[in-house]
Amino acid sequence: MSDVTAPVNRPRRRLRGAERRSRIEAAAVVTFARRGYDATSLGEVATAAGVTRTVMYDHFPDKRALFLHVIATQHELMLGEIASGITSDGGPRERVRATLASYLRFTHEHPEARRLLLDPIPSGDPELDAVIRGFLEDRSRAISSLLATDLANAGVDLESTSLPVMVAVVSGAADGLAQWWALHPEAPFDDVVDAAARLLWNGLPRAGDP
Amino acid sequence: MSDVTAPVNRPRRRLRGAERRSRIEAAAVVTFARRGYDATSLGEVATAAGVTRTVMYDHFPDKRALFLHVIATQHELMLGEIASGITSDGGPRERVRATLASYLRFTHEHPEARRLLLDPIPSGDPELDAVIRGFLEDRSRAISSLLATDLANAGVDLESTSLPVMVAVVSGAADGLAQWWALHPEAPFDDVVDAAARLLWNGLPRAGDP
DNA sequence: TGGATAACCGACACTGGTGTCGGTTAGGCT
DNA sequence: AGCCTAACCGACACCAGTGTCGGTTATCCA
Repeated sequence: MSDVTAPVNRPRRRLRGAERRSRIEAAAVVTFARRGYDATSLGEVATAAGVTRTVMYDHFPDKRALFLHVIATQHELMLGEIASGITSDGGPRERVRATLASYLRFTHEHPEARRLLLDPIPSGDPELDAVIRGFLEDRSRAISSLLATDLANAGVDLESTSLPVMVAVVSGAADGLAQWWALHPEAPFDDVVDAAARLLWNGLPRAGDP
Repeated sequence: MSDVTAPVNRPRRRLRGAERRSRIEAAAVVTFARRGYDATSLGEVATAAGVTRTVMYDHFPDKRALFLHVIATQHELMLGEIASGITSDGGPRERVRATLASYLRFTHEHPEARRLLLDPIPSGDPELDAVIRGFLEDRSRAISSLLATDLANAGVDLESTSLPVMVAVVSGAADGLAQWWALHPEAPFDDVVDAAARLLWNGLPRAGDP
């Protein structure tokens, strides 16, 4: 018998707590993202993590706690990424393009984060839903701050309803784009970003072109 | 005792099949929309419809069939509404605004339809997911046709990736706006639509204003 | 008025999920 | 070498949901 290195099949190596825990988290991210909170069973997550179901309870008190931990982690990730686009150099136009590109790249590399955070959770658990909504507001605030300064420079009244409307439109647009690209990954990244950024910056092309 | 008109509480009137069936459908629409497919039990729907759970099976073979029926109905509704905006009179700018307004008004009056059709269903059932994706493509096609003619007039090459990208951006923008308005219904309809339409048509406001 | 149809429901068997408890044993530490 | 922490798991009790079957009875209609 070989109990060498590879934890290939039966002779499963025992891992240290932290390592096992992080594998559980990783499995949870993809499993929750695929099937949603309610439809995901801890059994699925456990098998995906290469472990028995009860081991889950040695690391997390229950399903809810695991889920909360997972989405919080993913939220930090996403927010950081958006912020990096926002704080990039260049004029307003470049910053908008950079943020769009950041978001697109991020959702490409972390499709699970998008699903978990953007697809409304039909969880029925009020606290859980509140947390998710809080995350959404965090992101809106980030985008809002991206737009606010430039809009002020453009002479737009920030007190009017237009600021939140623009935030909603722009972030909806970015996410719609991300969802489309997830289904059509063959489209070249730069083309996609360019076309979208141009649309957001110049508006829809009209008869008196450019 | 009064068994007059109102089926208020206990003395529950027996209804004809079609009537009962449509009440079940109505209850199913709101219940599925609130909690999603997996998390919704037929028991919930039944109580919402004022009926015992087993009655459901006298009208629909199973949960899946009920759900499929419900989303198909809602899809027809939504598609019709979008189309009515698209085929409205006026120049391209007016048509874009009208479509936006149609969508916003529709999601306001039928928030369940939005949830059911736009929020990705984590159902794990392949056929079911395929149906939903089909609906999404239907809507994309509709928006595509709205844009295609006007873009052609504007001299845009319809074969490039920009058309689908624009469709994704525009529909994402519309839905992002709808979601925002659902959370902030105090904002006046016309202001919201105006701001969004202006953004889509003129792009983000820049320093050299209008 | 008296069927006959079908709307309605209670009870059941079954499945699949959750969280707990107690026991086993790998592997770091002295 | 041997201890002891904690990583790991099997088995259990429990609950919630699904779909079925057979019986009851309101209501239409001849």
